[in-house]
Amino acid sequence: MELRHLRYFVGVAEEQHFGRAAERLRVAQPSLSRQIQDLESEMGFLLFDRLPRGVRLSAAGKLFLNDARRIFKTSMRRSDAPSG
Amino acid sequence: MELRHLRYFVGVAEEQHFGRAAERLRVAQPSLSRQIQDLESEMGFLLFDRLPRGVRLSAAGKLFLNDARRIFKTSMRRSDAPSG
DNA sequence: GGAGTTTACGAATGTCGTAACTATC
DNA sequence: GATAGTTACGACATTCGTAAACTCC
Repeated sequence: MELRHLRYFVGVAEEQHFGRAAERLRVAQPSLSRQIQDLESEMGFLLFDRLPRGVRLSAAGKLFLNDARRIFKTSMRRSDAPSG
Repeated sequence: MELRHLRYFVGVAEEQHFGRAAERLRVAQPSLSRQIQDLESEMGFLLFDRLPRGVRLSAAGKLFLNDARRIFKTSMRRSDAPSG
C-alpha cells in the first residue's frame, strides 16, 4: 500500500464514480480501477460494492475512509504546503 | 511521496545510520540513500544533517518524524494487522 | 445502443542492487 | 585502509494509457 492508493481511494469514495474520480485525479479510468483492485486485494476486503449502475462505498470502505483521509491529510500538510 | 519513503525515513531516523537502517529495512544502502534524497527533494528541506562520520536528524526532520510515525502507524493498523 | 467498470497489452517510469567514487578518520 | 554516504548504471517491476470486452439497463 502506498499513498497513491489512498489518494485514489478517497477520490473514488467521494465521487462514488470511477469515471469522475479518474477525471479529477487526472488518470485514466482503467489505471484507477486497477489500483483500487490492488488495494482491495492487499486489504483483504472490498472497499466498494459493485452495483449494476456504478459503485458504492462498502461498510468496510466507510471505516477505512476515515483512516485514509487522516493519513492523506497528514501527508499533505507538509509535502505540498509551501509555507507551513 | 509514498509510504515507502516514510517507512525508510523512520528507519533511518531511528537508527541514525544508513547502513543499519538498510539492513533492518532489507534494502541496499544506496537504494535507501536515494529514496531519502527524493523525499528531501520533494519536501524542500533536508531531513538529516550530513556529518563527517554519519547522519543526524535535522531540526525539520525531528518535526516530520512525528507525522511520519503517525501516518505510518495508521496505515499499518489496517493493512498488515490480521486481527484487530 | 449507452453508461459504467474491468481485462489485455505495450510504453514509460521508478525502484532496486552491484560496483565504483568521495570523504573522513 | 576502514567506515559511511553518494553517484552511475543496468535489470526488474510497477504504473500508466489506449483499445477491447463485459454487464446491465
